[in-house]
Amino acid sequence: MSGDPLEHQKPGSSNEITPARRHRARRGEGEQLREDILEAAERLLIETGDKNAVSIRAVARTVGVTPPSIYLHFTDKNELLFQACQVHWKRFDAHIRNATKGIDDPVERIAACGRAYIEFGLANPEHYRILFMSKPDEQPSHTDVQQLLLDSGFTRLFQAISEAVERDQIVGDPGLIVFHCWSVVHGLTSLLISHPDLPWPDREVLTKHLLETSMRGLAPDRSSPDHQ
Amino acid sequence: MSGDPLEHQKPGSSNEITPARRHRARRGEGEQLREDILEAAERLLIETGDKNAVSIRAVARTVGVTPPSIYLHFTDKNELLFQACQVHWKRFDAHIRNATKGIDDPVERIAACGRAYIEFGLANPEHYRILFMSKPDEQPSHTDVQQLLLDSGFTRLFQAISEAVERDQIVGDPGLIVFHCWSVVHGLTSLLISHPDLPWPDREVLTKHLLETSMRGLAPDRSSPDHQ
DNA sequence: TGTACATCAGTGAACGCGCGTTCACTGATGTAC
DNA sequence: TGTACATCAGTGAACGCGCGTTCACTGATGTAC
Repeated sequence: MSGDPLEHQKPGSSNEITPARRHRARRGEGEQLREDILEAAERLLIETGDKNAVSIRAVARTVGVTPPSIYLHFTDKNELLFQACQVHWKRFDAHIRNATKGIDDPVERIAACGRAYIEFGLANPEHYRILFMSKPDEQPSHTDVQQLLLDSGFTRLFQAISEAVERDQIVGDPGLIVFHCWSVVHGLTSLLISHPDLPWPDREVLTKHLLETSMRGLAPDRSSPDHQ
Repeated sequence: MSGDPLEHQKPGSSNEITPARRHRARRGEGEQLREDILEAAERLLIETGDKNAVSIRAVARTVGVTPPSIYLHFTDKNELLFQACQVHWKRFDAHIRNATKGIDDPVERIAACGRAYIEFGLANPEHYRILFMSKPDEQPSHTDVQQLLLDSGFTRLFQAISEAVERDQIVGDPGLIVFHCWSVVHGLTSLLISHPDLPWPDREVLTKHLLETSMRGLAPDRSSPDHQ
């Protein structure tokens, strides 16, 4: 608050995150701040684990800049949050792509997709909360979020399912099954995030059970005459 | 804000909910306010659909009383919210008990449980959010919430599953299966609540598919020699 | 090489808001004598 | 039946907080002449 750049950080202020010591950007390098703001939003999210902690003022504090500076790069708070979300979507998508890469068997690919999904969600619970558990009206720019959702791992999953159906490895309408599968993995992920202290069975064992049993339910009836 | 009791409600104040015209309780009838406060919290939750709208001040406004009056009956905001939650738990439990009452076949009871669960969640999305989708540290009195959870429909589900396993209608560890089943119904419910505008398949069809396929996955292997 | 000037990258102070909570109080109502 | 008094059911004003956003500004830096 004092103009003296050498003054130390005020001690109080509870939730304070290491404040940056910032030098004014040189001319033409103003865009650097934009990156720093997004990175700060990310840090706040992870370190406090609280979406409400990501306020304009807190982000500014973290970057080491005054609140009005944020408005040089984002029109308002919603836009800032949305931009921050986009970063996560890309990571989420990349993680799933990575986990399914090179798997030819579509059923195995579906399972790998599920495992990667749960893994990523539990590793980044706050991000997961924002992406999948927020209220519709807290999701900035409704349609954009939908687009992101449908563009990413969802599509990859849908393709694997369609392929598995074509090969008669599973039966049913892919348009139904994709929402079914999503429900299953989302259910486990989000319950573990919201109620971590319940007497859960071993996480690995439960995940395995969930995925295997689900695929079993989707498999063709082995006792039916046209099988085998 | 004016002391004149005949003054009309101020027009502005955006989210205002019909304010009560309250008469001071007679001596010995002070407990009535407690009920009214809980009811007001309920109304705010439902009518605004926003948990943050349930502030001490908003509740007081709705009841038609000043904020300090709340403290005559609840020690702080957390306690108020928790008490309000308890009301919902009872309803949730009653709904499930009602839906499964008189069903002898345990597998059918499990499915009925699932249907009732999804039904109740979607009919009371804000309550569902609080009960099952809040952050652990926003759940007032951690252990109490856990207790409520385990006391209610969860136990009913567990019993049905154990019974089905004993009768060889489904296979596996009931302690695993109960979390599996919960994940499945919670997944669908919470996704529909968080992302209502996605291109969802017909809700009835999807629910049916989800429940039937899940039970199918849990059923004994029909091609195995010790069956039939 | 020197200087006026435009532009860029921010700052500092303030706005009005709603929040949870505390404090000293008030006024109606029932009760003891 | 009358009156002093304790108690109950609240009120009114204030505390300090953090928030999003706006506004007029400043000072360093590059550029045109």
